[in-house]
Amino acid sequence: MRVTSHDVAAEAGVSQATVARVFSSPDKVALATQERVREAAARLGYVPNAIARSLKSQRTDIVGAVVPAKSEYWQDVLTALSRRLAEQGKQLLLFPFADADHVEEALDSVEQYRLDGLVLASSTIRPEHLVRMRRPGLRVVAFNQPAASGLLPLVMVDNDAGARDLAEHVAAQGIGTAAFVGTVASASTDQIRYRGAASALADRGIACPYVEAGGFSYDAGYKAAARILDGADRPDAVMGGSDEVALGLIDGLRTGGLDVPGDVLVTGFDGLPQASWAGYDLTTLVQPIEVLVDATLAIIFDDAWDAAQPERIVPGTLREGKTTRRGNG
Amino acid sequence: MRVTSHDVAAEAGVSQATVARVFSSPDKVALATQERVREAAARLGYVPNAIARSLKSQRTDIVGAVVPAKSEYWQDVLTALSRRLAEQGKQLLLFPFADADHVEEALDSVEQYRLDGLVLASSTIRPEHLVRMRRPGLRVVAFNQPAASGLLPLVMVDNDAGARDLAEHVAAQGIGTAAFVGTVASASTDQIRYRGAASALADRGIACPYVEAGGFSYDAGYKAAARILDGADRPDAVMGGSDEVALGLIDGLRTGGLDVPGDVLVTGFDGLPQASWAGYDLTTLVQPIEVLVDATLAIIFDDAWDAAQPERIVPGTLREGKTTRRGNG
DNA sequence: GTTGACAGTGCATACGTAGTTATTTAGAGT
DNA sequence: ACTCTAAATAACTACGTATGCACTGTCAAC
Repeated sequence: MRVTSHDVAAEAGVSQATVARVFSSPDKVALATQERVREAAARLGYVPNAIARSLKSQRTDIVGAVVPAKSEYWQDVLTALSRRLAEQGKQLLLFPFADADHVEEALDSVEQYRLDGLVLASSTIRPEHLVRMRRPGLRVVAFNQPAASGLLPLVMVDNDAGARDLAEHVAAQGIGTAAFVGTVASASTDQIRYRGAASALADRGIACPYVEAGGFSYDAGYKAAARILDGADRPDAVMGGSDEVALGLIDGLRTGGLDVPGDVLVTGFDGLPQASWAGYDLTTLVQPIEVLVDATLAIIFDDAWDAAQPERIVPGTLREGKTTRRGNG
Repeated sequence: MRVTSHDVAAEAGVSQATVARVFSSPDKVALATQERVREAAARLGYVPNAIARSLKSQRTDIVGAVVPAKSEYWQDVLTALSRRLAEQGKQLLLFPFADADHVEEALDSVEQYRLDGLVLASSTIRPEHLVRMRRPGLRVVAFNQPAASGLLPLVMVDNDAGARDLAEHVAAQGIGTAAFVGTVASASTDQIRYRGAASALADRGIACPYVEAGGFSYDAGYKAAARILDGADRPDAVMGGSDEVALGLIDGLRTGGLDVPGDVLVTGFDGLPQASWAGYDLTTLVQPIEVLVDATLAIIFDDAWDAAQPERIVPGTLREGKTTRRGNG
């Protein structure tokens, strides 16, 4: 029932090969012939079959992305990624996973499709999974995942410098004590961000204990706020390991009767749209998502792809919101 | 270089056909043979080629989704959709579009891939685009898109009943005046929600003018708040056309010096995670996304798919937050 | 007028699998 | 021992396209 290039060829009075060329390398076909073929195609409603093309050409024009199912941050990344890909006539195949346990299943699926490239996101993918993806013919790039360093090509924001910037900004507000509320302690981003912040604060004589929220979500942050409130000495500033956690923190602290930023300063990390919402106006480190995505695709589609493992570390930008603006100087 | 079923067949001492059967219909192969084939496959690192399978079987095991690139609501839908698909061993191919103008390009791409099904989301897809997607072999379902009624199989939340529920709830709080801040007036969901709310309020003698935010975003809502504040008579309640707009409204009203819910009640529509955040705690109509997604997939994978155009309208649930809870009864 | 270069096109084939048909094998019944 | 049936496997082909190779014709150069 389906219209194939053969049908079009018959209709236009040319060979199937010519029809194929019209749609894939038009410069090799005489203009008059092209015209005739396109007309015939339009008349029959012919649409090239991407599946067959992929089988023959060994290119799918599809890039896969393995990402956590629930996370505000990754949504923005996916949006940017898919837009860029669409501009190049490529598509995005999604492999979301709910738990870390399901990563494996997602990777199983990945292998079946002969993807042109694969973006491995989420800091919860374990190194053994990462290495497994290093197979000939598949171009994998780790995205914002410090743990992949040395194992895979890697693109990430400068977590260390970003955390330091935030810490220095907070310190400049004249605080005496601080705390860092991380997401999940085993996440490599978390560790780097904490170390960066703690080290910058230590340089100024400010101690910064680590508190684990136990998740990447708003809820985790909200609950962590209670632990801050219950603690013996309340910090003057709380640095969130991510924006989502920080937003939860803010609401948790406010629910506990504290004023943000009056009583406690709060910072985040990522630069989510929600962080800019007037209700929060969070001071955070904005990740240049477009730049990160472009760098990722540049690596994937680099003609000179090889075993070399480029690492692109891109600086973020400090966004100063009112959550670190003290009432009076 | 790549390992094919032929290689595995040679290694295991069977025919290629047997190898294929081991991976697609194992019940037709003797257990001992299966064992041998699987071992050979593992030894060689064989992974079935989904592209070739698709070409032969005329099934891709891929479902496409055409969605707006930027929208909090669709993120949740995509998450639910991809999870359900993954459970069935199927994948989700994403066709996001930035502007309504780019819908066409997305649809062009869709046609090339012989998808098992297609979910058309977004109320901004125009009817002519909808109809274009009705082609033999492609199972399209419109998702939350009233305008598709009669044109395509359709799954949506009961916008009318939901809007009425919200309106009645608000009216029960004893308000005198109200306003509805829609998203984009031409969106079919917007129209139905407004008519439902206005009609329910009219039954109780409450007028409800329509205000267009001009977008689906937080920003659109935030800006629309200014128009409410500038208006001659300030309404006692503002009903947002979506949660995202409602959240912007809340912050906009609060920035303008009003107390929510003290001075103005606010409602949303959708049931976003953010609506439950403590800082907002928005009264809204929660869409049963899992149910909607299940219904959508049920239609797509129904053995008895035909020209019949089933319509599934699923009721939502009123979530009562503090944005409609008056300080003192 | 011969040659060479080259654009344009057709022919044939291969990509890796699934399903159809044909063939072999094993098992059971008498 | 023989046939009959069912199960298991092999042989083969088609899915729809891209591309190397061969072929034709046009045109410029000498």
